[in-house]
Amino acid sequence: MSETSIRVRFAPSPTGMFHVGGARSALFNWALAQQQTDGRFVLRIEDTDAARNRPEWTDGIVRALSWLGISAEDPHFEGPYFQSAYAGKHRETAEALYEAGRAYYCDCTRDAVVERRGNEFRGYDGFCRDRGLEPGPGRALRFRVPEGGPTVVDDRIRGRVEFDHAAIEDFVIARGDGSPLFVLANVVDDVEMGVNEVIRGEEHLSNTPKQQLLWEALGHTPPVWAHLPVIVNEKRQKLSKRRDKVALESYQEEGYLAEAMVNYLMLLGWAPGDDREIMPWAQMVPLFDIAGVNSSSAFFDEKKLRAFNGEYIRALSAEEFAERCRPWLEGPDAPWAAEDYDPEAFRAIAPLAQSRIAVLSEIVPNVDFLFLAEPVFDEKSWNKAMKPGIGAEMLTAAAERFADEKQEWEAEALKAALEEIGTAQGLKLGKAQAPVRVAVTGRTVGLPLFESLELLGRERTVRRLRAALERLAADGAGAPAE
RNA sequence: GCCCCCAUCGUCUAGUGGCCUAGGACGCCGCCCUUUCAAGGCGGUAACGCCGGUUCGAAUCCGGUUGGGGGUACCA
Repeated sequence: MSETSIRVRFAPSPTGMFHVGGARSALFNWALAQQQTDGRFVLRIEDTDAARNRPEWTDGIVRALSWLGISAEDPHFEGPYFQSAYAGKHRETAEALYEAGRAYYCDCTRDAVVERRGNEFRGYDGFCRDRGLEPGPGRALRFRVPEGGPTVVDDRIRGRVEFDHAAIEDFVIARGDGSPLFVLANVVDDVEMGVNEVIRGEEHLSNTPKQQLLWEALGHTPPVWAHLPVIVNEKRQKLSKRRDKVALESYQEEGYLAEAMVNYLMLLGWAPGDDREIMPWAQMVPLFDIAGVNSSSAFFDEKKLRAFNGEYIRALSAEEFAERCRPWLEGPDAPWAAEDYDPEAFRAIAPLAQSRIAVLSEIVPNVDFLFLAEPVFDEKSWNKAMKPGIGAEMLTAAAERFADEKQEWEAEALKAALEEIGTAQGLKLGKAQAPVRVAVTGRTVGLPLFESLELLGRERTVRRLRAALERLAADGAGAPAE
């Protein structure tokens, strides 16, 4: 058996988005290439449209793949190649097909075809098949689909798929201006690059017989095909850039780890066989089997992705976790001033946050109270915690106790102190800590309180307790007592 | 309309004629742990679309049906 030479193609896009479906295709291809010592993963940028030819768009593709672990650092990676560089070969091939009688020129407009066919468009009618038109401006080149028999596509995921030639119109392979179409350029490039395996989305299944016909007309053996089921949204429709969150970059920005994304994507349509799901890439590669991929469409379930991401985050070492959080803490989007950020304090509190966040960006609301001059008050939290008879009483007692230099400033001691204050008010610790938590961090939920206070320090803690008390007094002045 | 694909818990899947009283994971619910929230532990909820065959036996094979989806460009 020959070595796998698979090709992955991406069209550059002005939005710069890299679709998660494309990511999954790339990953499946990558796994297959890595399975074999000389397996090639050929990246081709399909930029035939002059309008699509912008280097920065290509960078986005390369960067996205690289994030997933697919890059030239690995010897299986080849490219990127640019389709536009092969335009000459495409035209040559188109002409050769015409010379050989496998294609003919056609000057029909779509309207003319529709008119001939009575009402609506149902494919080209073969009007120019035998008119013997010479090449000329405005004349498209159509492939002459053989009359008899079906073309059988042997798909590694779906098995035999038959397409009757009667149902395949004589498709255009070069435009009136001579420029080649995707269907032709693709085949020519694949022949040129020695591609013998093509794994792509199901949306390409219907033009596969056309491409296979082209391969044969060119005197080559078609590659082995595999058409992946589409990835769908909750409404079971193909993920669309307009409606759905499909950009790999947006997941990256939210703080999904590449490892988790890769793991999740690999499991969309495929399973290792045992009951394991969380599995590093290196272990998946030898197990991956394209024939074992499910043929039905798969829903992209962000909830499950989140769960995977949480697992991966928790598996990180403390140092690694802190390191991975840096972009959200030290980047331009951090809500505090750079000089107020204290990496030392973050390192101390990070382990407490690690099991509490599922995506990295969530680190910010968990630790912002440490770096902001004032906590960000969540109104609901405030109203819930500052109930009459609890709020002011707890805050007053805590402020007084904490301000006392005799109060040891250490988590355990602070806990004991607050517990004592709570008991005096007839409150369990769970209730007693709430007003303090909200006064200091702004929210009812968050990191363990006493460690947080220890890190915040006596001065800032007491100041916040008093500030909350003042606000309470101001709010309560006009409010009816219950 | 025409061509093609698909069909197991809400979701991702295991399952390739008996091991299935259908397994795992996410989600959801409950309990435990607990300073809030997580994490963790324990338990629970929930599926073979339908109708016919084939067979001693069908989630697994065949036909039909219904329902989804993809494609139908001088786009890629």
